[in-house]
Amino acid sequence: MEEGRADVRARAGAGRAETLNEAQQRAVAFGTESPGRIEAGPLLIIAGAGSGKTNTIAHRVAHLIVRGADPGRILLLTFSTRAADEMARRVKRICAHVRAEHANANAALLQPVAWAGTFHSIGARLLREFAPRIGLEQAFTIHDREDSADLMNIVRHEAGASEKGRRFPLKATCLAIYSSVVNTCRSLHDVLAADFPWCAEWEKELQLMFLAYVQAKQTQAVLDFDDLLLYWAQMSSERAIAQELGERFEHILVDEYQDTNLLQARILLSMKPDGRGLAVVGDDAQSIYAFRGATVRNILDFPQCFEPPAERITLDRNYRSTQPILAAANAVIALAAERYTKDLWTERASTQLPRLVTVRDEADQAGFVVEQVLERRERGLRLQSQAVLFRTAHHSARLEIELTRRNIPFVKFGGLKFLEAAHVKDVLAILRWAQNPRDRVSGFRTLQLLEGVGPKTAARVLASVHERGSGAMTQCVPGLPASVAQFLGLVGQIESDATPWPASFERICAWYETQMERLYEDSPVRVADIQQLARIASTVPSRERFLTELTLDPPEASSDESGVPLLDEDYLILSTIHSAKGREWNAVTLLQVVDGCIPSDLATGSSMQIEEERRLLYVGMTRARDHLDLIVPQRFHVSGQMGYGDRHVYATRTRFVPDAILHRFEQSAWPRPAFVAHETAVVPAPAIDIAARMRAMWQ
DNA sequence: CCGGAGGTATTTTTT
DNA sequence: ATACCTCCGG
Repeated sequence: MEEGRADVRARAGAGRAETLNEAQQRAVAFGTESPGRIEAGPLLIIAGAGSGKTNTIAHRVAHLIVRGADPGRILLLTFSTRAADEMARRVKRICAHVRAEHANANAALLQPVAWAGTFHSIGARLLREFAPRIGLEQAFTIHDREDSADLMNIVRHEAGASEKGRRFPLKATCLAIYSSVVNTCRSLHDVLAADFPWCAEWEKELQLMFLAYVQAKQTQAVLDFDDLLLYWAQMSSERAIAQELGERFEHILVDEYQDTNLLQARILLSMKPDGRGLAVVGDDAQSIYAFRGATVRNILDFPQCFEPPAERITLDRNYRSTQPILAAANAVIALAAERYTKDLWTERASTQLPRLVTVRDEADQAGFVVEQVLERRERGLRLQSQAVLFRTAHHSARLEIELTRRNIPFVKFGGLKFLEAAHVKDVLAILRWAQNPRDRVSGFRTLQLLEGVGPKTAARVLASVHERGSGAMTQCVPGLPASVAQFLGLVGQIESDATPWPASFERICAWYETQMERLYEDSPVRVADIQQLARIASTVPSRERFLTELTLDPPEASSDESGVPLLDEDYLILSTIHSAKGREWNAVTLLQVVDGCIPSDLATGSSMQIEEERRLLYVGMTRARDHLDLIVPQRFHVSGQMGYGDRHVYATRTRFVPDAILHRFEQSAWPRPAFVAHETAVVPAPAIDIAARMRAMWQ
């Protein structure tokens, strides 16, 4: 979608297998060589940045279908829902193409790949199906990270942990520890010692609290993100179920394997113990999710998990970047402590080196970026084929202000999410409570929306509802104001499905909108979000699917952010490097390429963390096709948002670009030294850019 | 028992 | 600046 014109042309021909290079073709055809039967042993594809990975997987899937595989029995596991959709779309297109060429082609070519998604979403789907067989409530609710933290907090207080004299870890920290234990399959003791040494003194209390947390989830029929993997792993450690799943999914393909964790690897191995039909794709140099429990060992050790070892195919030809950009990126990753498995090469020659631009501060950084972006647009590069990437969401704060001031539309990926906005969480809490009255986090939040209801009353009502069992909402809890009883009636009606979907959600929104003025000062912007949510709801077939999909694949941005453009408008991409994974743009600018930002000074504790930061820079650089700028502000504000105090630190170029590889970059300063000599020559942009508006009339 | 005032610690990336 | 916590006045 963000591609420029050159790319569209490249893709247009990509529907045919003969445009694939030799390694790609081997990856596509592996195990299908003998006529009639597909005999695919385990396969590892090491696919470097820009090596046509997505295209290769899509072709492999299509090829399997052409060779007779059932599209309904192919499992495609990706890192994000967006990637899954993209992959399924491409498979469909290739299949349609093949069918058009061969009149007698397989009818299965018209069927979509039914099982494509993230580990978490596929896990949720399988668990709903298998729920009756594993003693799981089928209508379980899925808690996102924040809900889980809230539940953890309830447990934390009930355990009395917060009352002890010394400071107990915060709810988010508790959840992070718990999550790390689950995802990395380590003991609590090891996790504390390795990653949370300052919490080690609380091991006993944490252990007890985690037990209480698990029990709370179970009595409330609630699963958190980790449970989606954990239950799946537990379920498939039962031989019968594992076998059933292994047979159901004739072929399993896993994308971004370098960012999977041990639990995910176990799931795969239990379903495909001998590796037949299993293909994983990834790039060890792009592993950037260790903080979430991912381990690069998964991909490095994959071949040895099987006997005979998995076949390994390396895609090291890069089709994306120019040679100088690739040379610079290779130079950065070559300095990694661990040797990587490949060096990328390209035939895309260019004389333009990536630029390393020194600016004075964040204001100049923003000024420079705006100038360059507009200049490139003048030369015909749409805003959508340009991206500005950064380590953490707030690094772009100053730039966002500048873009808004200059009327340049942009969309930001990463950072504050739609679902994190308080008002969105409110309406969803109501809906979830109606769906599952045992869900205490949702109930607790919902009840406190009512005027005059605080923690105590909310707890009392919850206890009463829990006591009476299902259908209790419509019965009156004694001693409550009429407005509360009336509200419970509304929720009860929705619970019992007396009001069908999606009208039920509209009723919730209508009620909530009457409360918003009291709850929020800036209610008008928030009302718009609620209406957007209602629109989304009307396109989803059921309450359950709405809630599941929203939790596992939240919309990117909240509409109260400035400059959310209309769909047909051109806009600049702002993104964290993490969210830029798998994407590419014609021009890429990396902000704050200084020590303290990349590597983040919060991530310099261990060499493992530093290495991950290095790979992060590598990932950022390899997003670029033709233009790459690295910005080095000489000073930047220290933690916290802009405009708060004027504390700043003097920064130095990131350690990942040492003198030895400087020759891979073109160095410059901005503004030009002549201007710096006369401070006054730096003209601030006018607050209102009339000229831009005049132009905008015609754009 | 609710809700507002005031004090304090905070660290980043996300399914 | 924000989130979270405690204290105190209705």
